[in-house]
Order: sequence, then structure tokens, then C-alpha cells
Amino acid sequence: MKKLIDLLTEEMAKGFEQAGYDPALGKVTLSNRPDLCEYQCNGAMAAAKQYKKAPFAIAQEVADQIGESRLFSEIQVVKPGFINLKIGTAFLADYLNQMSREERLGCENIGQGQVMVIDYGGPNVAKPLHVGHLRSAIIGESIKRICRYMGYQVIGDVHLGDWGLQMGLIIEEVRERQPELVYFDESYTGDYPKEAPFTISQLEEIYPCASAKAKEDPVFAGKAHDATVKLQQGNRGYRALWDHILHVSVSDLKRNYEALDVTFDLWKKESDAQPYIPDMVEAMKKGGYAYESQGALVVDVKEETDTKEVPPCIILKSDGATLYSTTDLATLLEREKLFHPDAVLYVVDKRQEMHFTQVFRCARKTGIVRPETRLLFLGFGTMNGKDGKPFKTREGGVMRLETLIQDITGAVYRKIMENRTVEEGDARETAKVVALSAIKYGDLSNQASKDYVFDVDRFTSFEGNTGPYILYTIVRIKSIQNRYSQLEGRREPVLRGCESSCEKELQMELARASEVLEAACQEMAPHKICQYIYDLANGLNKFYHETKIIAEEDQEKQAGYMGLIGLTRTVLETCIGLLGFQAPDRM
RNA sequence: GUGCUUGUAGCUCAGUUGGAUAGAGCAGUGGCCUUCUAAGCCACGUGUCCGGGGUUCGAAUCCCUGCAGGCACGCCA
Repeated sequence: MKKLIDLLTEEMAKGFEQAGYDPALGKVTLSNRPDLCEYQCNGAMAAAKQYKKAPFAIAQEVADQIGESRLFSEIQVVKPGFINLKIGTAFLADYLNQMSREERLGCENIGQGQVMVIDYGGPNVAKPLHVGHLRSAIIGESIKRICRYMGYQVIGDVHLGDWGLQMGLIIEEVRERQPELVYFDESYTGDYPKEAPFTISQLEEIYPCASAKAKEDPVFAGKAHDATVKLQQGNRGYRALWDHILHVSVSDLKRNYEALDVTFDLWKKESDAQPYIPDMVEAMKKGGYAYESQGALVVDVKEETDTKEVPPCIILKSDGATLYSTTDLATLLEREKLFHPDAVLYVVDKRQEMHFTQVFRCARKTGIVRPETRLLFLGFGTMNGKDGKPFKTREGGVMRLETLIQDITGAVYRKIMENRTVEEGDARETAKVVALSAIKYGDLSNQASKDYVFDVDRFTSFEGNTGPYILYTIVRIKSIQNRYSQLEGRREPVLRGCESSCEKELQMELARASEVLEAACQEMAPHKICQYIYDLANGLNKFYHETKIIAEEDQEKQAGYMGLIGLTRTVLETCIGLLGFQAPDRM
């Protein structure tokens, strides 16, 4: 289904063409002067230069050519050469009715037949999720849902960090605490216990402890390094211990992500890519891409158009060990083999941009990915506190994600209880849903690439442009629909031509849905959806306030209203679904 | 030092890809609940769009330049 703005543009383009001008001049945009018109076309002013003619005259000719049109209720030519347009009410209603019957609210199937891998989340094993992980999870989840909605076959991969020095540190620390464990007995050949020798909370305490110790004590650091190497070489006992660490961690991570309503299709980890490394390195050497420089094995990734120095991509350190870039390349290799993706998207802190340009270029140069595979990087900014510095707890420590969610959920719960008489059990559930909307909307309404301020007070106050405001709007609609369903002699809701101005505004807002969603997908910009549903919610609330729906006596009119708010609900719910949260029935 | 990026109302942020008088929210003031949820609606005020040049009918938006902040710049992830 064509976008409304395109239909209007085509109509204007026809006018330009018939008047003897370039049809490309017919581009229609939403009016920036709602007091004057609803849509506008500024092509006549661009044409003035091209055709050396007064813009006003051109605009007049075009308007005359179009004359009476079903699409427009009014075409007005103004001062320098603006063509001001008002949309026909019947046409608008027809468009919306068709849209409500369409799949995807009339969006094009822009991802059809394409496979996309999205790499987001990126937690590390044995470390609790903290606020730094929040953005990747929230933004990645939203992009995943948006792309999937648009027809892409999307594979979301959490890409766990499970292979670095951190593992050696933990193993060594466990040894110091419980040296008697069988995992450290080199001569042991039997099966290892099924139960892990630690809980998740112990694990979370072990890592920072070991990390601090390694900084102070070079002997311990050396042992941890050795343990890492042994693990990577396949030492049985270490491998078994590592399995425990992994399992304990992953089940905890799953619980946390579930609370965020973030789900991954794949729980791949760095270690999964390791088997691909030897052959990959060999191929790079053979292909003449990799060479030795300052003791390390590197691949040049400079390009002539570079305005800055792009250092070579390091494949092996001078001690022969692999590193982050090696694993990332091997992961791409694995993805290519398993999924043959058309696009691979990384939702990662923007500070890693240089790393990924190196990896992308190296992957392309060495043929790890096909030339047509799109490698995309969506870098997000830092989540700051009110002071503009990276978000911390009051004590200055790292804020755990769980704590943050709990705090906000608690604040929401209190708000629900003080406001309305909702049963306590329901209030608990509702609080979770509303709090999630506050957190996610608060994040996603900012441009991903920019740093943003996470202000707990603001996010829990729920006034104005917030997730809860959107939910509240949906709840209002649900409430009316409930009432309507109990009315006698009600009719099938069908949206009708608008009569009041606030009704028309709401309808025009609805008609933008596909345009906004497609743009959000193509630009990977969830904040555009936020902005849109905020406008849409405003439109609905205005309409709500001025129109008494249940009390309306004209039943046909009433059914028209029901059709209108029903479609509004569909659009709002679709959009918040794409952002990654849902609306409760009451709040 | 080099490169990237950001700079818009007191605060937090949009700005339809060059259009008319730059917009929202919060904060402030004043109205609106016997009628579909007041987490709402309505009204009022706020700007050297960081500074300076340029491009053109027209610039917050494009180009140059200066200032300020953030970030990245070979064996961490």
C-alpha cells in the first residue's frame, strides 16, 4: 500500500507535468504552518530558477491543472509560490479504512527475503548486568522487532563474553578458596559433579575480588593468565568448571533479560567462534593479507579515502594469543557459514566504532563476508546521571540493572496505589509493565547515537512525553471499548469522514503510520516512533476531551468514533510493541 | 597533535533531510472532574538555534573558520 504522502505527491507531480514542468517538483510535505494548511508543496519555488519564471505563476498553473481532485479539499496558491493543500475528508477516511485492513498498517515489505543478524546485549559471563548493558539491550531489541515487522528474517544474538582473562581470574580465585575441589586434581579422570560449587551471587562477588587481586599481586595475575591458557587449550577440569560458570551465569542473565522483555534467538558466545580461528588465520596468511608487524600478525585496512590514520587490524598478539578482533572476525565467519546473512548489525557502545571499522574492512578484504553483505554499526551514547556524568549509584558505585528496575518499579507501584483503587495484586503486575515503559521510552525517545541523561525522578513522574503517558492513552481507549461492548444496539465500528478539526488531526496523524515506521526501520531510529506516538497520543487525548463517545446518540457517528479510536489503539499498540513494551488493561 | 562527534528556551530533548512566525516536555502562573480514567485537557511567558564569514529567492539544516564539551587513536574489551 502506498504511503499517503506519496499519493499526494503523485497527484501534485501530475499537475506539474501537465503544466509542462518536471514532475519531480511535486514533492508534498506535511505543513509546518498548520494554521494555513495541512500539507504543502514548495516545488514552484524550486521551478522558478529552472524555468526562469515567477514562482507564483508556476504554482497557479499547477493548481489550475489539478483543479478538482478527490485527494484535496482545497488547493491554495500563496505569496512567493507556496501551494497550500488541505486533504479531502472522504479520501482520508477511505485511506485509513484500507490501512486498517492491510498487514503491517500498510508498510512495504522492505526486508522481504533478507536475513539479518543483530548482535546486541553483549553481557559478560560471571558479571552482573549493570546500567551500561541497558542501552544495548533496549535499542537492540527494538531494532530487532522493527526489522522483523518489516519483513526481515532477523536473528538476535546475545554474543556472550566468555573467553577472556576473566575466566582465568575466576578459576584461580575459586582454587584459592576451595583448593580441594576435584576440578584442580590433574590426575582425576572420573565425571565431575553436576552441581556448581558456587551460586550466582558468590560468582558475582568472586570476579571483582579476583580482578582487584590481580592488579595488586603479579603472582596471582600470572596464575590467572596460565589458567586462561589452560582453559583455552582444553584442560578437562577447567573446562568443567567453566561449564558451571557459564550455566550459572546464563540462567541468571536469562532471568534479567526476561524482566526487560528482551529475548534472543541465539545465545552464542565468544568461545563458539574459537574453532574457526586456526583455519581463518591460515587463510589470511596464505591469501597474503596477514603479515608480521612489530611481532604481531596484522592485516592492513587503510583506504585511500581515509582522512585519518586507520591502524591495521591485529589478528594475533606478539605472544601468539588471539584477541577481541580475532574473535569478532571468526564470529563473522561462523555467521556467514550458518546463516548466510544479508546484513549483520552490531548494537554497541559508540566508542567501539574504530574497532568495528577495522573488523569490517578486514572481513571484507579477506573474503570472510561476501562483498554484498552489509556490515552495520549502530553506536549508542553513554547513559549519564543528572550531573551529566556516567550513571552511578548514590555511593558512586556501578548501578546494577536489577536494582535500577526495582527502584523504578517501586516508585510506579506507589504511584498506582495512591492514585486509584486497583487491587494490590494487579497493581504489582501493572507497576512492572508501566515501569518498563518508563525505562524503555525514556531511552528510545533519544537519538541512539547521543549520550542521554537518565533522570530517575523525571522518569518516575510520568508527566508529559513519557512511556506511561502513551500507556495511559491506550488504557483510556480500552476503557471506552469496554463500555461500548456493553451497549445495546451497537454497530460495527467503521471509521468515517471526519467532522471536527480535532478528529481530522487525529486521522491525519494515523495516516502517517507507515511513513514513520518505514523511516524508523531504514534509519534504525526508534526515536522517530516515540515522537510519532507522542503526537498520536496527543491527538487522541485532544479528541477524547472534546468528544463524548459513549454519550453520542447518533449511532452511526458513534460507530465512526469507535472505528477511529480502535485504529488509534492498533497503531499505538503496534508501535509500543516495536519499542519493546506493552500496555496494561488498567492503570 | 590527528580524526570523529555534540552545541537549539532555566533544565531534558525534537526539528519532517533547504522553506513561511524554530517546536515539545519539565519547571512557573491561571482555568477545567454530577458525564467514556485529571498519569489528562485548555490558556499564558521564554530563544544572539555556540561565535564569525560564505552559498541563494530562503539556512538551526549545506560549505569554510574559530570557540567549548565528549570520545577514539597498534597488541584491553
